[in-house]
Amino acid sequence: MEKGVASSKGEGFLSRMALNDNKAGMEGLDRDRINKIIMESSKGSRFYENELKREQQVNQRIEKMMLQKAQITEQQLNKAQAQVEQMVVELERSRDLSHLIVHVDMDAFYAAVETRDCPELKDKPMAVGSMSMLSTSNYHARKFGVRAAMPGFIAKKLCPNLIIVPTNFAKYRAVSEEIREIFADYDPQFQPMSLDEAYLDFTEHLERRQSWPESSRTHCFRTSSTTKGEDQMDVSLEPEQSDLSPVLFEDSPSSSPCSPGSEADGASGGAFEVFGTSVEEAVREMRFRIEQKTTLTASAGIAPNTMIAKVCSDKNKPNGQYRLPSTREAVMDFIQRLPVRKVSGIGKVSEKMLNALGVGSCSHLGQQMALLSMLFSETAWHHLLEVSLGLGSTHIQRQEERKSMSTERTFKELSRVEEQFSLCKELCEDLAGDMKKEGLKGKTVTLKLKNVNFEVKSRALTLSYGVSTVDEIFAAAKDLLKTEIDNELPLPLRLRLMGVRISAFVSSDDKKPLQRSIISFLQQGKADSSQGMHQKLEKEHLISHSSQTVPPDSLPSAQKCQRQEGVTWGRGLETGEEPKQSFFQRAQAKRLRLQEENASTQEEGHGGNASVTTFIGTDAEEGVGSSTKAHNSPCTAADLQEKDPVPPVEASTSGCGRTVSESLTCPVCFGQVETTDLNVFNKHIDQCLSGASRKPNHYTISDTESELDHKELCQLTQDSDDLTVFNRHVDLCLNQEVLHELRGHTSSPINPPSAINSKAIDRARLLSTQASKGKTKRRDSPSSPPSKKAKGLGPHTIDKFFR
DNA sequence: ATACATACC
DNA sequence: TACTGGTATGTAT
Repeated sequence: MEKGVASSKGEGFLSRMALNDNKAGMEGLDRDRINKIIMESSKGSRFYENELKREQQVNQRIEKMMLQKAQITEQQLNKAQAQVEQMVVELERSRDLSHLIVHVDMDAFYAAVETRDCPELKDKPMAVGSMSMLSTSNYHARKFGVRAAMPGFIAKKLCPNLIIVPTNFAKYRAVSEEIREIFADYDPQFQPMSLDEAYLDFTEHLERRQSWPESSRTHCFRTSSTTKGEDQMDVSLEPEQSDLSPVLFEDSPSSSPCSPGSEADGASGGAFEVFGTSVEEAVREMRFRIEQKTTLTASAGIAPNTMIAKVCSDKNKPNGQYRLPSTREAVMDFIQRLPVRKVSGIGKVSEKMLNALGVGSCSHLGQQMALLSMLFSETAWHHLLEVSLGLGSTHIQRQEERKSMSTERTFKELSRVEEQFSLCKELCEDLAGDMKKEGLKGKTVTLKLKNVNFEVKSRALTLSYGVSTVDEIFAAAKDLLKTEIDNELPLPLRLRLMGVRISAFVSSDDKKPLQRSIISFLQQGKADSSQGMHQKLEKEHLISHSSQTVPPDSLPSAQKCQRQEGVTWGRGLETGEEPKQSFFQRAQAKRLRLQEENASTQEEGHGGNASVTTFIGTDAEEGVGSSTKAHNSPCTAADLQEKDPVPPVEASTSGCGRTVSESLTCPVCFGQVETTDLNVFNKHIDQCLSGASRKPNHYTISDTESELDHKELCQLTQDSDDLTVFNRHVDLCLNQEVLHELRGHTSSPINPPSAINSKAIDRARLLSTQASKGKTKRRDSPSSPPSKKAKGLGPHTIDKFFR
């Protein structure tokens, strides 16, 4: 039976489950004993069975790959080799050693924070998380094999004295902000990867640093207090000049000089320390300041690109740093011995596949490139090639726009339909709340399900318009859920996790003026006098898009750089970060201020991002495995079923994709439609559109009394002395595509009113075309050639070469 | 576009 | 008492 792929590593058991001693703090421990315990704790569980299954899938992939490999001819290989070599030449040409990239990483972050705040823990093995899952562990615990992403109950078996402290994200976030303030002093554009980690480009700082007087490179030891520190923030507010002026933390003499950095160098009892002008010194200074400010230590890697810097920061892990000189020799030499698994982007599976091909280190990578280029996808082998040459991103860029937002929850088995629906609703509520915070709308709703056997499934639905409200999201999600439930009948879905995600955001680019205008237009309450209405229309007329008239939350204004400073979990040691809110704005705002030449001492809440500072809230809602209890949501299955007999997704949603007050303004007849039911509203619009010119007169609008005369309104509009107002009206009547959007793609063709000049029609057409083609995806600018993207080795690519 | 897998923190 | 949550990306269909 099964054999073959056992490969070099071939332990009998799951490589998926075995201890990952890849990282710092794990050297020289009893691997076998630990693995035995891990296995014994897991064997027979549903989780284990699923892991087994997945491992076999991977093995099959590998076997397939080996088959492909066996069929490769010498000739093909030679050809591939030539191609690779050509590529190498190009990549070499693009090699850029001129940047000093730094990767900073706090040591056992969460654990360190908890220990700082509870010194009792100092000498004990401890971890942060819960019995179900750990985010990180301290170095003491690591000696027992306790590590991040390990369930607490197994950790307890490995280390019975282990103390497990619950996570407190609010605290980590606060500390994170503190260190980010320091980061910003060295690179205002730094890129945070999580609460405790960031990439910085030190190049510019170093140039400036050369001319700095010693006083600017002098930093004091703190006295002792742990909890202060919020006071001297202002230092970093100063631009240029005093920018990094010696942060004389406390002028009071230190009565108890807290232990100086363990970095041997001249850090003894003095009240301050002078740092040199080299990168090493600058980075050491940064780490020093971090420690002084937070009592926590960080490690750093210095290298010509991010890929290597990342590896380097791990090299002297607790409280250390490592610099790789910016020469090709140093880089190549460093790379040679590097195990592929150390490279960010190469995980368990990729490692295993590479190992199966005899590739364990990056030197092998280089030697086998021709082969790899035939067995892996283009993106995958390109990435591998770059890795093998020691290439990586050489310029740090700020956070890009987010691409999705999701919420998921794990719980004890949930099999009852009503509970499943109400849970779904809850998730949608959460998600809608998050979407609102960032003013986002997305077109694709994805439902994620994991059954009690850990099998994961996702079902998606893409709408023709962006959604963001609970009702809209839930309309789609419950539909997806219902389908899955029905599919499984008569058996119930036995769920252990459910999640809802929104993606395919409608970007600000996509929101064409016309659409925006309509949206804002639709939102005007009937309070608007027609006078005011005209003014508004005037203001936002087509070309001029005064966003002023658009309700703030309809624009994805603060869309960037928010949230998503991921959590740290998993492969790394410390890991885990907080999902929900964006706590990053303040730092961001500050960074922006820093960059502004004319640092006018404005007050806080100004300019772009600053205003977002308001939210937050949340006290860690219990990360892991919390919600095992029943949900008292008011939403019952019966509710759900009854609520809308109409096709659920299109029902109760609309193009303007948001909850509207109580009355909507018809874009055709300008009448107020007093309803929140968008179906009703849509119907009204349909009527206006199809019958407008023929049967003028009275439209009984929806459920309430409101009646309006279309002709009258048109007249009113025409009477306006502003022609654009009239044009606008015509446009609205004509713009089929936009209205189509608005109605959620159920519209029927429009009969354009007869008496309309053709120019107007053309213009309307043009506009609608523009509106719909705004979908240009802007991929990354092809700037720095070795981009950090393109990770992951697709296995199946194998097929593509031979078939 | 959808589904699934891999990866990172 | 039993193995997370959030995001991005790649691959296949």
